[in-house]
Amino acid sequence: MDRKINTSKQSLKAETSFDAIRVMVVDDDIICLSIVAAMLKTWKYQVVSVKNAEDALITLRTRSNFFHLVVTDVHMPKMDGFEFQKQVREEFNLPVVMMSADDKESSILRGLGAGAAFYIVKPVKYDDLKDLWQYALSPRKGKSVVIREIESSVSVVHVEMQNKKDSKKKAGKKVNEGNEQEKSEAIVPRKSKVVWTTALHNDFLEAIRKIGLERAVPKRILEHMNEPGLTRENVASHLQKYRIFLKRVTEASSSDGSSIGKNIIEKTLRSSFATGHPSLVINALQKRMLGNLQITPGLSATIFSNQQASSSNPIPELGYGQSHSVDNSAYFQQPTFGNTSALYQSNGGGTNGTNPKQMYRQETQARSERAPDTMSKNNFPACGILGSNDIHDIQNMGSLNNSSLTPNFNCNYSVADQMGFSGGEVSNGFNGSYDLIHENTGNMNSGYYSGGAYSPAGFGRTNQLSPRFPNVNQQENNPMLLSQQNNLGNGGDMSYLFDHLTNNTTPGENAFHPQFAESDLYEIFPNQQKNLSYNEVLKLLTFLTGCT
DNA sequence: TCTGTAATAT
DNA sequence: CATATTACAG
Repeated sequence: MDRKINTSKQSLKAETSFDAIRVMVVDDDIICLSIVAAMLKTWKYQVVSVKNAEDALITLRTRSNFFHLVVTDVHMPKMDGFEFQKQVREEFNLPVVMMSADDKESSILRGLGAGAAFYIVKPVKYDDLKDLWQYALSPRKGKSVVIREIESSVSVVHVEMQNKKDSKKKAGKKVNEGNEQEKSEAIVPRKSKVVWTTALHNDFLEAIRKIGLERAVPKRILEHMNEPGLTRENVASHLQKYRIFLKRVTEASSSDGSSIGKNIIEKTLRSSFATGHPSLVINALQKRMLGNLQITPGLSATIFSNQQASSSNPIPELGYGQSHSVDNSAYFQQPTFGNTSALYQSNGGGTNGTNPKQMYRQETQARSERAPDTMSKNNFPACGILGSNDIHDIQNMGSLNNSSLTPNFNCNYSVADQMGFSGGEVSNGFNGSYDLIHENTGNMNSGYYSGGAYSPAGFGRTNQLSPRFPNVNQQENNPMLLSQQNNLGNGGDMSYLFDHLTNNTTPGENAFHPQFAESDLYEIFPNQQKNLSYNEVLKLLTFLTGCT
């Protein structure tokens, strides 16, 4: 189907070793996992095997820019391939190849329709994997892929947009663009679209936190973000969006409990800024329950604390998901790996680049090499660990009301929260042991991670995260996540919470309880006896969305 | 030159 | 349609 043989590609590939292509294989069936991994290895891919989707996500978060492609089984116990694929796409924008014994056309179409780059019917045949690199690298339709090596065997993929869309109806203005484009087919830039992945957005927020919201202007944010290839315009755009988001939340908060308010909240929650990050909700709830939140009833106060970046410095945060409809791999772009970068304005910021976040571009621009500066950043850029007392400061969002708005709520959050980074208690679903089959040896390597310490085979140990809510529980046995308990299907955690909220038409007292069972709360907050009232939840959501 | 905002484009 | 890019005024 999708495998049009492109000879030029083939030859290119032949010259290019796959060892630069890092593939994650996910399958609950160890046998299958081993086999596929072995096959891939034979094809010279770099392979990391993971036994289940949950651990796979953990690993991806740990090494967000490490993998080029994910290959996953469809039928898996907890999180199936579809859900996993969706998550991977939204969070990492990585192409996902699905494998399944299910050869029904409907299933295949579902997989591809859901955004899978390719669908392999099991049993996986050796040759099936040979050309996997194409999916790893190419955003398929209408684009050509050029692989070029760069020092240190890191291959960089250059994706050139060849699709000259025939006509733009009303576009009229720019005449000379076409010329430019044709002229400089090789390297030169076309405007590419930055995809604000979770990771990138986290950096954005982290930058704002460091700078302080009032001072957070595009240029400064950009400098702090230290992202190769990112332009001030990109940041400005994102900032604009972010402010609008905050504004919405403010509005929502002012219409406390009314149906209108709920609508706004709904909209806000569904915006990409608040999409799909489980622990986000949980954490907020935790905070709330722990009494950390100080939300004034009228929501007239607050903002971020702009304190030192102590380990517990909170930051406003939001779950940030992708959006955009996706037609399979067409949507996936090659991340800028390693020390590549494409930076127009290299002026202000120092170089960086060892660890580009997941920033994808629709098309690649010229990429120059960049001196990797010390591994100043790791993969958990914004992991301010929240203690239980981080929420305090109230300050004005000066720059925010530059126009009209004066958001006011407590914003305290760690970016990491939403990522499930927070370690044990929050990322419960991810906690546990994992097994990796290291591709080189074929051996199983087992490990254990908890509380954020995680050292997958094949990588060095990654960051250590201290527990976020020390007083909640540090035990090994973490409480079940609400989301788990309730088997949130495709709706996602946000929708879960949201549904509970919106289904509740009685703003009064404890109307919220029925939807939000006490037992649930106890699970999350073993030490809490309190329940959330509807209004509290509203405020919480306000906080949540505003800060997260 | 930069920022914030609105208009466009995808 | 949501979001990214571009244009533009201050």
